[in-house]
Amino acid sequence: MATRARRPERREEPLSRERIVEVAIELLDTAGERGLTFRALAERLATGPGALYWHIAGKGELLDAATDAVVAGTLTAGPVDAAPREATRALALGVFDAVEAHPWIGAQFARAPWRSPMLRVFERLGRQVQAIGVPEAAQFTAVSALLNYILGVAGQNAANARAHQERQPDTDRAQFLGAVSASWAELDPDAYAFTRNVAEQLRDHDDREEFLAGIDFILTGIAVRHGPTGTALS
Amino acid sequence: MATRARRPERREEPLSRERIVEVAIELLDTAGERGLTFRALAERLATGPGALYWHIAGKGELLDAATDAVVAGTLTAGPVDAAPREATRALALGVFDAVEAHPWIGAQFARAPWRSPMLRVFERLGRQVQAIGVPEAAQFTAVSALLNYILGVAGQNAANARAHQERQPDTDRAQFLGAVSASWAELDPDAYAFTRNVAEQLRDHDDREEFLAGIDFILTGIAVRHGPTGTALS
DNA sequence: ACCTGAACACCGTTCAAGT
DNA sequence: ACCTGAACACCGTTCAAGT
Repeated sequence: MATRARRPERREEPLSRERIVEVAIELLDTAGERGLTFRALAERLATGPGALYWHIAGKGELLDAATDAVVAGTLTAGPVDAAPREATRALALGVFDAVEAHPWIGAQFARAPWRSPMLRVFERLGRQVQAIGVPEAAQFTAVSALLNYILGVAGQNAANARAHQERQPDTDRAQFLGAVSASWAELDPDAYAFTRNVAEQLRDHDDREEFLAGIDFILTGIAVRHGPTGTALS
Repeated sequence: MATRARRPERREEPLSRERIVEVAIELLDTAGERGLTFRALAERLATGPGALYWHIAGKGELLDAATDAVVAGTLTAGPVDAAPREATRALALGVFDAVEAHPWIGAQFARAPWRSPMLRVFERLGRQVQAIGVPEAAQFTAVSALLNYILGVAGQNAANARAHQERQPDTDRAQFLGAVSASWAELDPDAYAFTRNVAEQLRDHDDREEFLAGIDFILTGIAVRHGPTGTALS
């Protein structure tokens, strides 16, 4: 029941692919994935839905372009001369933070295979893995592991953000986690003994730290299997 | 342009939640996520769309129930008395194979947070992590890393299956990978030096082995950080 | 070349009416 | 209690007609 009170401002600049993508991102950020429709987009751009198709092939391409714009924007930053392990962490955190700021890119990321936004991250990760000294034959495997993990977390965070938004929009994050934690504590003690046991850890956990711990597990595993000796615990 | 020639068979058994979910799974497997509509479902069940709402709250619940039925079915199998590391690999492979057989659960998995299907996997992973000897305070982190990685691969495989199905349905997997690999080889040499470099590795890689390698990285990382001494390379 | 907006072919969901 | 199917409120997309 969101109010539709936003009036179509008079258009001073001409319609363009860039402008459409820009407004699409605004719409996705404020109204969520379900809020992005060609009609809403057209209204904000003071035109009809058909006009958009002159610049963009369809909704899929629009989502791709919006995701790519956000991801490209976040990957420009980052420490340039850090040690490869630190640089990998920074890179991964950049994606993590982008998903937190724009939950919809998490879902889109997980949905589109080998498309432009993902390739950007793949390339950056690859350079760090090379710098770590992973032999060439194992580089694809190492980068895939890192990327798949990052995508998994991204998708999960997006899903959580959506659930939080749709089901308990007036609670804060701590309350939301508390509710999930409480529901775990009520699970069947035989079938879900472990889950009940860690319900408290869920309540107190820090998403970012948890995410980085996973990155460290993978980097450590890569180092043990493929790195120069002595780097496993670095 | 799929033919709709399937006639509604006379219904001998009464409508039930189980029957609806069963037909929904058939529809998802044969026609993909876009093929699951309440109208198509009602036609196959020889009724009207409204009837389904007596048994299922809506489309979200239907997708949840379908995913849960498939996941629950695959988790029953698996070696009972294997070493924890082997059991974890078997468990992970079970999810991997389920996603390969039913690509749509990959997307659904990644979309639904902390719902029943995911909790089943979480619990199973948790028991293995306990058996490995990870201290209690680190168990949630360890299981989260494994689960997020599995979800990432699942989502990615689902996305790839959909892209393969929608864009080159008459090519086999090797041809599809070859096409992606070839497109990588044409990327800008400066911006995508690494990606170009591993294009050949993409062409020849084995999804299952790649997946297991990632599981091993994480398990190794967990062992190095939290396991009893000497288990890192086991 | 670019825009307009009505129209088309769908959706998920509801609900009065039936049995 | 359970089913029916027309109707409602939307979608993405197309396209004849305009400028």
